[in-house]
Amino acid sequence: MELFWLKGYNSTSIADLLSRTQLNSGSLYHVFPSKQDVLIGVLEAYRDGIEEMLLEPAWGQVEDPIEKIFALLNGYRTMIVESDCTYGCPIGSLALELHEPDPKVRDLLAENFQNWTNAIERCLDAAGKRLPRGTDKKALAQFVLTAMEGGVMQARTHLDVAYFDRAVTQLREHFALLEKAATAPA
Amino acid sequence: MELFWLKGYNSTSIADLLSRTQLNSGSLYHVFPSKQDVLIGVLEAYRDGIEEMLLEPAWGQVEDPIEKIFALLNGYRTMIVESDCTYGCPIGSLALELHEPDPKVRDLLAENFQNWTNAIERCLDAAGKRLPRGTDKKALAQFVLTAMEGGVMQARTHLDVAYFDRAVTQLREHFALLEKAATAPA
DNA sequence: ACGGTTGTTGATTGATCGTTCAAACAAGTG
DNA sequence: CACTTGTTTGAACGATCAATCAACAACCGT
Repeated sequence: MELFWLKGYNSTSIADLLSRTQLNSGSLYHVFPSKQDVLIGVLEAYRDGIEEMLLEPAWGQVEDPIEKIFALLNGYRTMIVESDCTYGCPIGSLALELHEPDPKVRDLLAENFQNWTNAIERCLDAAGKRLPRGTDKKALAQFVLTAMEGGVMQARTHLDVAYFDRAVTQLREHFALLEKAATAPA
Repeated sequence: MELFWLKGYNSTSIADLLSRTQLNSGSLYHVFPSKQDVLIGVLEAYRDGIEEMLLEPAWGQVEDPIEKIFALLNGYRTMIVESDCTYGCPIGSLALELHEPDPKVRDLLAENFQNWTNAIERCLDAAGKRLPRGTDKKALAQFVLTAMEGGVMQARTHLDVAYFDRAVTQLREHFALLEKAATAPA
């Protein structure tokens, strides 16, 4: 039921959902009081399923904490390619699409982002002394999300993964500089 | 006529446009064959007006090419604050909102991004030797856009400019590292 | 067998959307 | 003044949307 939000967004009609789910309008409205509650349900499922749905698949055998970050980004790359550059992070798309979101919806979007950056931050913590002392790991984790979302956006607009790849390359460069700065501090 | 796309997005109804512009449906359709052509008109105006509308206001007295970049980002910051974190780059919002855009529309979005990154790239060129030799300036310019769009997205989702500020801070850190690497090469 | 609860059905509703068009109007031209 | 040309008007249309609801089926304990 969650996957339908990937291809379409909030403007996917109820009728679309019905045909996809083989349901009738009445049944759907028996479970969800309104269309927005469907969205809330999906966002909650996303929030609670990030570990199994997103992180574990991407991190299969990767051990190095910093490589985990780029393995996750590579997972997005795969989705971009497989969707012919149509893919957009569902959370990011919704965040920009809904201009006056219900507080509950906005909170859920924020929670989804938070979970994501928290996962990155854990990687950064695990990287320990490879990063310079005093590094703001929370800010850096958010910066990774920033790079991902911006890269996805540009790749989709130009219909060219290379835009995403360049964003990742730049981020790698940033990490390389950080790691170098960590070894040669003063 | 262009400003209406800032507060609303593509899902602003024709009726909204009519009441805002004091026009009648007939008059509008006399000028624009369809709603999409209105969008195209706005995107073209954006594309052609980036210099006067965006760059010049932000760059008033700033001379330093790298500071120009951050002056531009600070312009976005102002808009975020003034709109109570409701602001979203119109191009970015549209890029993620339109899932199956008309080729013409998509091209215009891409052109708008291109103009923006080209302007940044000119700053990077002007920065000359302050950046390490061999720096991919095109990729770096796109990375600045990436940071901006991602920062805007997160600020809006969390309703907190601090998320944008942190993205900018991280980008500054990146530039600082690059400048340091430029002076101490081998 | 039966009343009660729960879940399902799909036609229907009213609102809103983008778009159209015949008629009215304005402005020139000879 | 008549006539042509171009613009404006706003009611109306069909499509589609989210949401409703009376009727109906399936299951339960008793």
